[in-house]
Amino acid sequence: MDPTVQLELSVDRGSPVPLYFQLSQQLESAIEHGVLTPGTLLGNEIELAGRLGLSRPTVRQAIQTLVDKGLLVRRRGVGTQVVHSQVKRPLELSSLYDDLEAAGQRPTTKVLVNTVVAASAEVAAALGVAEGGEVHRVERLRLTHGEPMAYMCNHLPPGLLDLDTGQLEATGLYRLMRTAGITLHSARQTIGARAATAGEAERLGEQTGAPLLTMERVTFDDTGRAVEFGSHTYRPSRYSFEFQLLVRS
Amino acid sequence: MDPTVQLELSVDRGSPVPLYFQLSQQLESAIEHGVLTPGTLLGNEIELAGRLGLSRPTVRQAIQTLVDKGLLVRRRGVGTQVVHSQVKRPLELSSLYDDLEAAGQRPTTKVLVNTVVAASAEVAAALGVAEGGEVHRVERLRLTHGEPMAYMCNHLPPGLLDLDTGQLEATGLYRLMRTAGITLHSARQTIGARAATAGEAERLGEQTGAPLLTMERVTFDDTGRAVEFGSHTYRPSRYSFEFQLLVRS
DNA sequence: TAGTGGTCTAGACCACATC
DNA sequence: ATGTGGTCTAGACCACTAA
Repeated sequence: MDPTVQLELSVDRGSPVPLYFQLSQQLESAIEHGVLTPGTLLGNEIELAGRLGLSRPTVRQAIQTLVDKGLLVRRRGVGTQVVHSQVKRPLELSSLYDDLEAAGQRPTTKVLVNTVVAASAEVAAALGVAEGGEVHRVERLRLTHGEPMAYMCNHLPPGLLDLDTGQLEATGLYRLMRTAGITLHSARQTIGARAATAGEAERLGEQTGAPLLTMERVTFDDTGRAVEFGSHTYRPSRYSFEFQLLVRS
Repeated sequence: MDPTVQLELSVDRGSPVPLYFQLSQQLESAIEHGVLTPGTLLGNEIELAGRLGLSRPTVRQAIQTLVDKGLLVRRRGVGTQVVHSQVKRPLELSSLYDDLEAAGQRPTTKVLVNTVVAASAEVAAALGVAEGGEVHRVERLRLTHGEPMAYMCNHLPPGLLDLDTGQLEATGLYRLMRTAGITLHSARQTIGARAATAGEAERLGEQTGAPLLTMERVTFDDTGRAVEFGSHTYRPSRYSFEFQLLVRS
């Protein structure tokens, strides 16, 4: 029970890919493909290092990344073993567009508004710009199978990005930002619910007063600048937030 | 601009606390108390190691934990600097009770049901037990300032925990599990919205058809066992999910 | 060119779990 | 008593950034 498994592992020292990363990729793939089944012991680090011709710290670094992802558990005096549960993906700063595309939903986007406006107090506070200063405003409707699924209103600080309507319809805002060289770092997010106003109901094809799922998000880049403030509403019959959490230890 | 700061740091080699942890704690505290202001460069690792009498890997380990928490950013060729944005807390597997208590809300809990039932198909699938097998069922109402805020229905596998009604009302379910020696590891969570049924509306003091925020969660311990399946409804006027996300890099 | 973080090595001793 | 992971050292070379 819980046997140690001899796995075919190898590293390419000629590759520019870090050795620890090569190893962690191979282990992750083995876990994902069921070669390493839940409960399997990985074998001790020293032996693994010797077998691969690596040093122990390098092997530890590889294992640690998978522990951080929740795929492995280490126990002192016991060993390292594959976690039993079905880990899918830890929560990440996700793009609705990418999520839908990954789910095979073929999302389409209709840009309703793409303009520059004066920042309201709320927007100014979120983005850290002066109230009344210029900000980009984008309103979009996201549809799947021709049916509206989400209404998204985003504000961006000026001069950050060239917001082309065509590109906005062809891909997601996050991908556009990444392409523009913006390194996304973190986001503060609030998820709630409320009854649809008449305007919201009409946009989404719901009845006035129908329950809507709401999300507000401020996204920061790695210098700490606020790069986006989003205020979205979703039809709860068509969308819910689903994710995996890891206990921070 | 962005000056390197000389910080008073020291480690106690007699302490059982790991050196890298002592260092990361001191840095985190300095950041939190504003001694290290956003944008500050930390000074190179070699020099820092020398100043503290530590090796470079140890210093790197300390810094890395703060990078993982999103407090620091490393740039090759540039240095390590304090992130600008107001990081509050990364999303964690949180307990509603603890969240409310931390917010000074003085939550109270009313246990409506605490019994053993036969597992429905949905519960059986979530917990990985046989359909029709025995499971614990707990229904609770969470109130703040005497007003209902959430209705929580939880199912637990048998024999895991002694569910004392008094303890359930005095604290949260998660704290009870931790106290019982269960190591929480991860959870799969879905957040959505729907209109309140007549029963839900009455329990929460809302109108039938009013929007409710819903959350379903399956929690796993570190051996991969499902230890809890929760199905909760919240009054959106009184509760929303708020959290910080980090981009996984 | 100089300085930074990124990666890697080959050891060492310790704490903890299991037998 | 043995074996595991946890921590730590004192170096090394490389890749990238900025001046």
